[in-house]
Amino acid sequence: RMELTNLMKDFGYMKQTDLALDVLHWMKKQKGRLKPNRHVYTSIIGVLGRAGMVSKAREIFDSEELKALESVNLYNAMMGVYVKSGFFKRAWKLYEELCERGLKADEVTFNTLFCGLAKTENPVQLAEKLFRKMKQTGVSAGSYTYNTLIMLFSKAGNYKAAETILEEMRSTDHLPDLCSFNTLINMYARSGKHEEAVRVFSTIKRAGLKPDIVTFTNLIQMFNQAHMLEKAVDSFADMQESGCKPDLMTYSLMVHVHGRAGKPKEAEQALRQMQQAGYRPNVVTWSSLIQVYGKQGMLAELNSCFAEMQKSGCKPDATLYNIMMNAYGQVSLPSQAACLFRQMQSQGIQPSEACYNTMIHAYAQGGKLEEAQAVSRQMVRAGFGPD
RNA sequence: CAAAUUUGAGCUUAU
Repeated sequence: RMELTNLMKDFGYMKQTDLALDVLHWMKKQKGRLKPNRHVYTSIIGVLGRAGMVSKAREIFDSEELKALESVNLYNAMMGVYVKSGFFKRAWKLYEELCERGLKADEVTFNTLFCGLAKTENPVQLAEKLFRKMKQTGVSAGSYTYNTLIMLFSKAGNYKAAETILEEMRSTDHLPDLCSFNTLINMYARSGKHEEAVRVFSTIKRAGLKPDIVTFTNLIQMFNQAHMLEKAVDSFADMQESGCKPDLMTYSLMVHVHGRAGKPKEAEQALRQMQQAGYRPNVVTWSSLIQVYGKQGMLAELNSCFAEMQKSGCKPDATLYNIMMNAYGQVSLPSQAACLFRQMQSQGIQPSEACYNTMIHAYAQGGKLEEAQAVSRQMVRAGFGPD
């Protein structure tokens, strides 16, 4: 039965919910120990929730064989489904229902509610109230819950409340962990408080913990957004020195960072490093590099890069074509841009609104107003509003 | 652990 449960979950991760459901139905027809128990049901509800199949999950939750089961975990699972899909009210109703049935809400129940609250308008007051209630009913918070609360307060932009939770953690057996610190760093990063973010970063080491890829991508992203590009590069170096391996996203981000700094050589290096690390650049990575060449007017490099990308089996998309069209527009070669515009369509790639705008600009810049208007009409025909 | 928590990458427009 355990293996079948895992099989169901695997199907879920492979986005094969119908197969997962088949397993469940098969199990229902069996006798004895192969019959689904509450673990199986909580699993399948979780799987359906991840796939966004809320009503299917609810259908199972409401089914006859589960009616009689008095399981908080089933409630937790179903509440999790609602929370994931943004239906906090429904999750809350289930919470009330389980209380009425005399079941005892546990830490996961409260934690799930906090998660749901975090997505609502004014979570802070309610969260504090619920947190008090949780303690009153004798449920004590573990790191998981503390971290959820930090996340909630940080999403609400309430730095003080978030830091207060951190303080509370220090006074318990549940010392702040990497997740706590990462969440705080993200909070400060999002609001452009670099010094604060860096301060928390240094706290990590003092706590005897090792920053991980989440920590570093938070910092790199923050410096990138603040146009503090050298700092972003420094953080990337720190990351590698500390033995933390960048992944595809991190490398792609670095290509972009170097590009913004106007450094095509370094941008390419980032891509090469990525390949050496065993990652295959995807269309985003290539696009980032191609854009760098475009901005620098390095059209020869741009073209060879595009060729290399295609040779590697990576397919261009509308964004990439737009990047290249824009590159040609910038150097007053609208005819080249137009060539790419036709090429993308002949390959069955639908131009996005941005593509039309780029073409209009390319023509307008070269004084080719007739052509610009023609594109504008095409754009309207393609269903994009004029402006 | 059957359920719950943190970061993410590319395009147009004087951004």
